[in-house]
Amino acid sequence: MEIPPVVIDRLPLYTRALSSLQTEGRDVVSSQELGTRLGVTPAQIRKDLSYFGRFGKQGRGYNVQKLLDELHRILGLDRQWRMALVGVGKLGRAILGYEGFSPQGFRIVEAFDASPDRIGQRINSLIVKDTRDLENVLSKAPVDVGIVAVPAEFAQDVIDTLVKCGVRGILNYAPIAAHVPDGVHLKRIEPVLALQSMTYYLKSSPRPTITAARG
Amino acid sequence: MEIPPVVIDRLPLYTRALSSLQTEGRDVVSSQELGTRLGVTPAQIRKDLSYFGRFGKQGRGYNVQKLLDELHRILGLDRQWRMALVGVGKLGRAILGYEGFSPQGFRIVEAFDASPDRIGQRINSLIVKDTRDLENVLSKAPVDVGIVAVPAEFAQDVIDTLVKCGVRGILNYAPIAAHVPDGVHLKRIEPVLALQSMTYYLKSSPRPTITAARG
DNA sequence: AAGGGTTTGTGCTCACAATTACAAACTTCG
DNA sequence: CGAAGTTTGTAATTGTGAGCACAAACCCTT
Repeated sequence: MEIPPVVIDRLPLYTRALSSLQTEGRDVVSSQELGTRLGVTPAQIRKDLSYFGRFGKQGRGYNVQKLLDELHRILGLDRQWRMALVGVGKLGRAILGYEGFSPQGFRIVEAFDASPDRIGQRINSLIVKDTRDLENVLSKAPVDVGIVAVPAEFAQDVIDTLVKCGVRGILNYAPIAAHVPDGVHLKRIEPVLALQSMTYYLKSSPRPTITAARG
Repeated sequence: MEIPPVVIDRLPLYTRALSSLQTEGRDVVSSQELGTRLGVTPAQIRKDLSYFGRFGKQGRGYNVQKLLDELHRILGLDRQWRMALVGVGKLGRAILGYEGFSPQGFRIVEAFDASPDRIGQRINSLIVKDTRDLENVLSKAPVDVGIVAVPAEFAQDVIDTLVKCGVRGILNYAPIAAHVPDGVHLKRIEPVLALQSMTYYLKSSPRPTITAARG
């Protein structure tokens, strides 16, 4: 059976809400409550989960711990994921410094750049290596995911190289519509695109004058 | 007529491809070529554009400049957009330093934080102001978009405040499912969510051993 | 143990988006 | 100018995902 990608995209949201509930010490949660928290209809949650099995109990709901474990297993979050960063300019450095990856099992284990004055530098306990050595390095110590943070004009080349190295997951921060072969999964992170579609809705109604700072 | 949000989300992609074509000196482009570049079917492009008017010419295609202008107008990209950043920790600083916003007409004009040792600091020619003064500051100089880069536990509060200040577009970097009233547009930027859904596809087929670095 | 109250899992329906397909309009070339 | 070749815009079709609604299963109280 083929599971719709939109469903897969929602599962991480569920895991996050479940983690919160777990921290709060909750044992059980209903699709109703989960839905309210996430802004999703309860039916959608139940349907999404039903693609993978029957995890709930009628009259009671879902066991938080059990469902969390199941989702981790389903998504493959029950292991560590090795990542390589390409491009350690401003953006790349920020990504290296980002503390949100490792708690979720994602580790940046290599950093590459093409600029001579960056190669050899140490950033966050990683030595920046030459992009031209990408194939060599990754053949000895493969990674699961490549993070692309190079200027737009080099991005497709870098992606091609990563693919050639067997990397099958790519997180692309460069503002291009990259092409990858079947079987390689690419996600783009582009704040600007998000803004540019948001303005469509903002432009119509004018910026309101603040009535007062009351309260 | 109500235009599907997915259509709106694709328009910025089109503008970007058209900008490239313009730089390359191209006068005219067909939906065919545009589609190949973007990985979208030509029919989809034509249909998307048809929601807004008839911009092409049979037997010829679209005038690059004209279509670009139209899309800019449609999306509201023919003006400047003022943004306020809340949270100048590691992530916030990276956002402030990001150079991809201003070329597209998005300017961060205010920065806020709640931490006393950050308030008053100057970062990139902006003085960090106290989050508690948010309402005051924005009532005098309103912004169009709020960027939220505070820890998860404070994010909803910050978003509520922004909404109260009349901000109707929010870019949320915090890992929470935020709630906003109707009429307020929220987009989340979350690399981790992207990774967590990608792993679903990566986990099945094993990490291939690199055959060789041939080529 | 029995009944009232919950909540799941899922068949069904509906809505909507993607694709197909084609007439109409334009270009180009002989 | 006419015919062959492009390409658009859209009507019609197909495909797909979201929501509804309900039977079945479970909990809890008395």
